Amino acid sequence: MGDRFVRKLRNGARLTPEDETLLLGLLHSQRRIDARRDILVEGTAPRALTLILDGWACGYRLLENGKRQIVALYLPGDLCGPFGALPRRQDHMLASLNQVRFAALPLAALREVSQGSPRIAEALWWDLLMVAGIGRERIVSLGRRTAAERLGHLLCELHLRLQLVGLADDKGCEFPLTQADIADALGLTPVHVNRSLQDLRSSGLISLSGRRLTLHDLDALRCAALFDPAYLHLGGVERDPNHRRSEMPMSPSLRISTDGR
Amino acid sequence: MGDRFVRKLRNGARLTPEDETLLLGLLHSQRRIDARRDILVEGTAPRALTLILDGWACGYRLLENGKRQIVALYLPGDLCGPFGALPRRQDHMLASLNQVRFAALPLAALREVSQGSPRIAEALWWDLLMVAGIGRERIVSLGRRTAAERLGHLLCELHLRLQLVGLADDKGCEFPLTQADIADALGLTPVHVNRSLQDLRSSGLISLSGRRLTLHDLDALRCAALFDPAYLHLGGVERDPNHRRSEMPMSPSLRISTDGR
DNA sequence: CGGTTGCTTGAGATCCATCAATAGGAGTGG
DNA sequence: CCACTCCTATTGATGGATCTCAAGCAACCG
Repeated sequence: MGDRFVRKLRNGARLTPEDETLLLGLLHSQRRIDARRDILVEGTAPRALTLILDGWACGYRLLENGKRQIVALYLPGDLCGPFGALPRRQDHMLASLNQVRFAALPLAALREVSQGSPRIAEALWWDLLMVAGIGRERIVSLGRRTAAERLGHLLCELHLRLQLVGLADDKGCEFPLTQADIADALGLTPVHVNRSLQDLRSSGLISLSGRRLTLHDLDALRCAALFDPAYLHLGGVERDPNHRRSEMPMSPSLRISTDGR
Repeated sequence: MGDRFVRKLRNGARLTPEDETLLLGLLHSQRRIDARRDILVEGTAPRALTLILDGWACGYRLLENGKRQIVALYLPGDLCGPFGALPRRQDHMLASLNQVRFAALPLAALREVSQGSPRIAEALWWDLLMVAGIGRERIVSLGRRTAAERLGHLLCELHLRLQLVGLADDKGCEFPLTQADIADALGLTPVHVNRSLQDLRSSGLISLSGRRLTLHDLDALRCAALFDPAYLHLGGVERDPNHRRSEMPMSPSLRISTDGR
């Protein structure tokens, strides 16, 4: 079944078995880290790219006034930064949320495989487009959505991203974030996250308890949260030359490769 | 004087004259467009990368509830999207704010020059790091800064970015945004932007009228706005000792102010 | 057990949105 | 040059969404 990273990249280009072997070959140096530890520290120079293999991580910034803002959530298969460059100075913190297994990819190695295969390059660029879209959508949420909408939107997004790597089914998914984490991701207070969560619960849309998220009515939740998955750039790659696709407009029942193919 | 794009990229890598010639060669197909027109429409497939040569543009999204959120501001020299990929479906609108001159860069051409020169590739990746940093910082602003801080932060950022391309001096810069634009960029209402602007004015920090921004006390403004330019990844490239730079170097106040160093 | 962490609830305060009205400037056409 | 209109900036009054402070509770864990 390959790993989460490869699995996700299959949505961005039609990788050959050789491509996948090349990608898997990058994952030599793996590390494991406990929950709630910093992986990269702001101000230092990272020596390699971080690829999350298992567990959840986040990028965050601490303000001088003591507030914290989570700027990105990283799930298994996610690359914590653009694949073609290492900053000389990390401009935000990277931290584990639960126990995380990650790989440190040397920039040169990644560059090599991407130059060696146009399909890998295409897939990596597709991933970067998706990450950029996620960032824009976060800006939209923070700027123009109510607390409940932001919350619903985040849940929809995480659920869908987890589906891409086989970590969610139609019912729901694991959900290791605390309400304080959610608050820092959505620019709210934990108290208000709690109340918004109760709104969603009492509307019968979700259950969230004990690190497990259940979505009772995905379409209704997406509608309530103004969630339109178009920004994730899915549904673009033909899986099989003779698999015919009706030009799918992205909204309701998006069809993604959640199967192991 | 070269063009704004090349000028900005010199901050990311030590480009040779040949590199700069290659980059300038990309700017063949130029277009001009009036103020407040859409350049790229959400849902369509762009055929080339858009590079702003003159004027200001923005990326925005319209929500189903009628609200608008500006997700990015593009200044002269800015590439409106990552340099290595074209989305099959544009996920946000791109529009001019004032009269804009822009170039349509074929993806293949850009790819070619970046593969032909490691310095160009390095500069383009640096630019992408900067754009990503800008996006993260916007998230921080929207999530955890007050209206006045957001506003001050935006003004500091735009002023600094304009300085990179020679369009601002220590005093200030042209500023074509309306208060409604600012509101859509910062997740506020025009009314509240107006009031926050008056706070900054009455504190003696800025003047803003008639499409012109004046910064009376940059350090005080940066302090009030919690502005730390580290996220722009500047100040990294050593000058080529032989290459006499005719243009204005960074002003003293522009030196990265964070960790003493 | 006691301490810690995360969740929940209540009451009151604050920031910002909303609604509404006025005023100034820029363009336009007569 | 004036009347007109549109757009932008401004101001006031009110309301609402979210924050802050504070306390209680449950689960977990050494």
